[in-house]
Amino acid sequence: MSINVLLVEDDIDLAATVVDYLEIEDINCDHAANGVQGLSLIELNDYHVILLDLNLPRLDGLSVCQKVRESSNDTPILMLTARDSLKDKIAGFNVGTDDYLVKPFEIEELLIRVLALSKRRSGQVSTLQMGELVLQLKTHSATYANQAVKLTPITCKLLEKFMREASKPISRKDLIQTVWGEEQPDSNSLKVHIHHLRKQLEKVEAKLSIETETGFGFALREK
Amino acid sequence: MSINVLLVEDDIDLAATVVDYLEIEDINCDHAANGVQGLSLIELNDYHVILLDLNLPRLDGLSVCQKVRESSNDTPILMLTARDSLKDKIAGFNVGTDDYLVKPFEIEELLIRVLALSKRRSGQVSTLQMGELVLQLKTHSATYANQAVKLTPITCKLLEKFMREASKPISRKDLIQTVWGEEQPDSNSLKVHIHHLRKQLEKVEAKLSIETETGFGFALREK
DNA sequence: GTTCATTCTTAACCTTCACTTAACCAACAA
DNA sequence: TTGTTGGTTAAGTGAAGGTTAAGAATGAAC
Repeated sequence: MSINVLLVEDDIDLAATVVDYLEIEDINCDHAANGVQGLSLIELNDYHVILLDLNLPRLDGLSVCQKVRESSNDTPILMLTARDSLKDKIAGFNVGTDDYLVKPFEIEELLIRVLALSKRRSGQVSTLQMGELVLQLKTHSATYANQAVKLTPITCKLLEKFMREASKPISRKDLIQTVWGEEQPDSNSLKVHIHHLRKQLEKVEAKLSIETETGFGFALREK
Repeated sequence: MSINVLLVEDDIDLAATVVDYLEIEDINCDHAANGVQGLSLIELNDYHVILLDLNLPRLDGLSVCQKVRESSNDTPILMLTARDSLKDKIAGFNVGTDDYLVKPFEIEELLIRVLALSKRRSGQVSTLQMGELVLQLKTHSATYANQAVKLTPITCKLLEKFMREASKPISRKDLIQTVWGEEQPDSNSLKVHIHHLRKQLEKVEAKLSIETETGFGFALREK
């Protein structure tokens, strides 16, 4: 299976060079010339790696990256930047960049980074399964024994975390971290969402339930 | 919680510089001067990131990396290399490197890469073991011969202390200190919790028991 | 812009559970 | 006997967790 990447870059000449070079290496490379177009392509397709210029018309790279992560898409992102300041790089990593490259870069350099990043998430699965419960990551939808399980963005993130840790207890702190990241709500939001998720599992009479580990957190287990 | 990294590097001057700089940033940095020593430290401790020189006495960086991955340890590894050839880098990524840096590098550069890699770190498991009893620290859960042992926050702390001291007697004072810290309860709480923990060990018919050292404290021992 | 639906946060209230406490036993030594 | 040390049990309390509903925020449809 060949690698599929997206390049978001407004310099048309540079873009053409990159696209051509990657094609030679049997890497398919789509191209978007601005941030907005980039985002819609990312929503539409499933890329292995996203190459993102920092300075973009319409929507800058950092914002694009932020929006991608907000939609709980964890495709590896390689930031391309003309600047070389520590501040920019740290800002990049804070919004969820995986790596960066300072322009002008050697095209071979780009190649190995793309190869490395595409491998990193190669263990990526688009569906998670536990008994009869199936979570489709791409479409944010879940089914139990072929009945739909209704998920909101937050309950979906929770369910994903639970299924990735399969039966293991997860601390409240971890759960809050995976749902909200840094900006955490002040109050008892988590327990409300856990409650919603439990309700949905009950509704389909799932043989799975979210058990409480008092004083620690929760675990999704077979009954 | 501060970051804990290991630097495997034979150039003592460089090593000292790196260690000092990282300490300033509140990152604890252990140092090994050759590959063999590096490997044993990796086995012994739980690092967030490993910084690995490519040219090392006794066992080169690539081999160290390979061995680490073979022992299914997925700590992020940052390769430090004097060479800049595409071949070396690809070789690095093939044996499981996560990133690399070409010498001479800016120390700030190293810092942001360490920060980025430490974030990426996947759920490392730290477990304590004694006979068939296994305590999973991250999930606050224990099993004996694969049966779950039910733990409350306090019995979990007690069990952790007992297993860390493996068979050694621990004074009441020590136990109370590890569970409650400064604000200690007035009464006989400790013996109640010890009792609960004993009950749980009995329930799974563990070949371990908490023995009383009269006038001193307790010890967890094989029967 | 307004309206509507959906989702998230917040807060109030209720329930459950772990922890503390204290009382009572058992073993043993003085 | 009595005092000391440790073990067992159970009740009460407070904190942690569960439930519900109202209102704020968001975003799509018009």
